Amino acid sequence: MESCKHFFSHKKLKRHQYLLHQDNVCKYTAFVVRGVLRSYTIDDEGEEHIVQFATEGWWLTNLYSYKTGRPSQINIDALEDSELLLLSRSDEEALLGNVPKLERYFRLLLENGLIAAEQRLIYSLGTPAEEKYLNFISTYPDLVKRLPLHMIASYLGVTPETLSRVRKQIVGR
Amino acid sequence: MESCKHFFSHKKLKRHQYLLHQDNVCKYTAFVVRGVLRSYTIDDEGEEHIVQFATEGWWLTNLYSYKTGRPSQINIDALEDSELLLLSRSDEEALLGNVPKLERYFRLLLENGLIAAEQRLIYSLGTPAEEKYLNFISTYPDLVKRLPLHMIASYLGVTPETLSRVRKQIVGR
DNA sequence: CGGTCTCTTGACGGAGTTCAAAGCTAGTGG
DNA sequence: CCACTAGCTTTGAACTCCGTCAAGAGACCG
Repeated sequence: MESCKHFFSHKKLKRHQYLLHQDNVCKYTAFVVRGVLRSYTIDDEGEEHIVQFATEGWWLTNLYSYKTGRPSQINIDALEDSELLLLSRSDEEALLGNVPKLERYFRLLLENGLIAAEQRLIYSLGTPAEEKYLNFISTYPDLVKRLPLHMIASYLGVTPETLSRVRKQIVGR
Repeated sequence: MESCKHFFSHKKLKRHQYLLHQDNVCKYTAFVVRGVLRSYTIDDEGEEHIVQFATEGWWLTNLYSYKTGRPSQINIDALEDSELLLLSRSDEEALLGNVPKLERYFRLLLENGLIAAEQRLIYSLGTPAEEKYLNFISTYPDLVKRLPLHMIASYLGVTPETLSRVRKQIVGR
């Protein structure tokens, strides 16, 4: 729908630039037109834990902060030069007021997000590293080529060293 | 709203009775009036993995199967004698048609579910067993008293033996 | 009572982490 | 266009947390 376009603001992000900094409020839901982003937390030991990746056609936000208006514990930055469409909460309301059919679309996004999160939980707990990695590359074959190894490791909850060894095992078969 | 009541069907479940069996389609979203339920999967080695608990005031379903009409990989059974309000998909549509304000309520449920799932992921990956347990008892203090140890262990993705030792550590401080 | 379910405790083994060092790769500036 | 640096990946060795296996102790119920 052309009529939707003016509800979004267009934004370009260079590699390593941030869309959201920890302790700030997440003002936008982002739709990725081009590039790759990630969201991640930093734990008490200073370790990064990647929560989510997003590429072309994906949506990304910190739902908690976006919906409650409270400070986010999450950072979002660009892993490649990226182009985004940003939707603020007021834009979102206006958009849904104008095009009620989108209610359904946004609900589907939520449902699929929840289903995916549950699926990922099941695959994370108690699954050996190799299986987690195999599951990752079969779920996101395109992402594997674009992401550095240590970021996939962070997403899977293993160390880069372990993932390096796992990968070595796999190609030798 | 009194007017909502007749959209739900009332169901009682004795301890160990099932609401949903693996390989069947999940027909209902359940609201727990009384009791405790759990949803769980069984992996290739025959091990149970608890995905979710639900007590008084919580909603429980297998969203994937419920929304798509496809067979579920998940089981749902009662851990105590329980009372439920069941909502089928057609009931849900009728209800939302009658009381459009509930759209918002159901969207909030989804949002909170997704936020909780993300939170849990962050706390699961790469976190030592003790921290996971401490986080669990501070998040669900009421549940801890009602659940057997080995089920909490299954939810956290550790063995009962490990959780037993963790608990011993904690009380000795 | 006896039987099943639950929790505890011990000994052992293995997958994964940590620490450290060295090899690669890509980007930058002279 | 090359040299250099910083970030990424690989590899090795020691250690640690957790899982596995096995046995025993309570607790609950018919």
